[in-house]
Amino acid sequence: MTVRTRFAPSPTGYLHIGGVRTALFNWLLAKQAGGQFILRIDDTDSKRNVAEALQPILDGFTWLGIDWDEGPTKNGTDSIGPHGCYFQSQRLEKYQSAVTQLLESGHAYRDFSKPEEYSGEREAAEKEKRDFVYSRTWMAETDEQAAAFEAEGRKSVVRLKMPREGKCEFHDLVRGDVSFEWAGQSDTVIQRNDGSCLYNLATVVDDCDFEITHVVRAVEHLANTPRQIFIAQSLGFESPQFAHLPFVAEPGGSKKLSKRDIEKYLNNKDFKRLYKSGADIAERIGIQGDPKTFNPVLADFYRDVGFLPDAVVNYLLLLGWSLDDKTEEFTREEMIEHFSLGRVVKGQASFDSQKLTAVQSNYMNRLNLKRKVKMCLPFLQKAGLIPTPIECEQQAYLKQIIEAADDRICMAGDILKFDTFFVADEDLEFEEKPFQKRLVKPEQAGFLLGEAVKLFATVDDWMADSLEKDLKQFCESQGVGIGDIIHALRVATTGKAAGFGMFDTLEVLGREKTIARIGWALDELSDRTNAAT
RNA sequence: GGCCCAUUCGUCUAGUGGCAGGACGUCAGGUUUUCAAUCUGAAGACAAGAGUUCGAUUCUCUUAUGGGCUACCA
Repeated sequence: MTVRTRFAPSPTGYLHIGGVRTALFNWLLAKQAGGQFILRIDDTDSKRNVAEALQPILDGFTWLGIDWDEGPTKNGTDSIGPHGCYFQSQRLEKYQSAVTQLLESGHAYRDFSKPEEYSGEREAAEKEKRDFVYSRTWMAETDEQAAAFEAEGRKSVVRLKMPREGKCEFHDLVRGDVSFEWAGQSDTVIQRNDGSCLYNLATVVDDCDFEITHVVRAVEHLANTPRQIFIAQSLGFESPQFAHLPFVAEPGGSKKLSKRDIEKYLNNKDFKRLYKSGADIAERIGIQGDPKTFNPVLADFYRDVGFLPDAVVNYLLLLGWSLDDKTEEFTREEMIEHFSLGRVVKGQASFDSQKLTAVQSNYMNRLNLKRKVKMCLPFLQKAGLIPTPIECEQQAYLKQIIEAADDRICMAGDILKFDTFFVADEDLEFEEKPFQKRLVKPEQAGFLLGEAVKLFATVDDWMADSLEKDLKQFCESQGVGIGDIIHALRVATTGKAAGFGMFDTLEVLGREKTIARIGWALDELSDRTNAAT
């Protein structure tokens, strides 16, 4: 049997990180078995522009390397695959004929209750603390009954006529044997008065039609499973195997991670930090950083700030699944080889941005220089710090910077922290506090920098190693510690208090820029001291 | 309210009828020109109660807590 799994997003305009994990598990299961992973678009309820709202989702999966064998085309305007159309909105006849079949076989009925009548019964049951079972007072099973209700001006929906005896038992690939009393299952509406069909019906019809063998989805659907099994049985379909995954919980909490509560998550220190570093990058490259549309709950966020898709996927794999007591890192091939539903945990797993960042950092550090450069370059170009296309000379310069920055670049957008290397010497801005602390306050800073310029002008070899030697010698001759000059030098040449190694910095900048920048810094310094006196 | 599900360090997890292991994070110390990084070390968990048992984190029951469904949402 070919394994066929599916993920069924609604076109909402964004790809939720919890959804990505569900899709990933489906994808892994299919890949492992040499089967197919299908994308089905649940757009029955959609009033918005589907193509537009679908695109970010398709782009997200494409970026993550979670490819689908059947489903919409990459631009979302058409379908590709042997089952025709993978958009629910265009499969309405299929649902209609299923409804007709269920009505004819007596597994569903037309219900003429008014909404308040139905909910009245439910509330009464709740008040009496008993299980709610619909009285079926307004059920019409014959045309005469229906006509009589219609004469009263009532409108009908189609409800499932659920069994009221026995149990629904099924085996869940994650949770083991599960059982529900049939009597506890309400007569779910499957078709509205306007003819549109509802989720429970549509999903069963589609899963059968697309020959889905494994339905892997979040646990909130566990309680829907009995009615879906009932629909499948009534229609004469074989039910797929079910696997219900624990949901991804909010940072530091146990509630389901939701896009809506983003404001609340921003109270979480770690989540906020990740958002903040992302938003800083976004601002520099002209992306709207509004937390409503740009935040770490959405897959886009990670692409936009320069995460590696492999890192995101690796982190998500470990959220609710593990291979053993040690293995943390998996290539795609290893994931596909080792994944199993049996090792999915049952409890919810909360989203931890620190761990995700740590995984990303490891992946980034292992990247070779060439790939790092390739990842970082677009950020500098979008920020207007490097022209497109890049000149050869600048390519080499960038390479040097990234090499010197070493593991200080966690996400590719972090390269913007080193923007100081890309501005013209005369435009270099000195951060106020460090300038005060390292240049204004220490009395000899100006003098030492002036002497250093003389030194720099004459050294033979402009390489980090020899610069270090030269500068240490210089300090000795001046009778000062290296710390006395290095801080001032850093602020003078980069404008900032922190950066990568001082001698690497000098080497990267080169003699000319180093001397020029110190010159500008000394100018600034004397301006201030003059103003003060 | 009813039904169903879950619960191991702060977080993600491993594991077993007999010493609870790893990762991220945290803390302390070393190294260091800043920031990182790195090295060494430390702290840190079986939700509670009862039962079965020589022995229970592990099996059973009860409670608590969290969550889901109970929609003319998906």
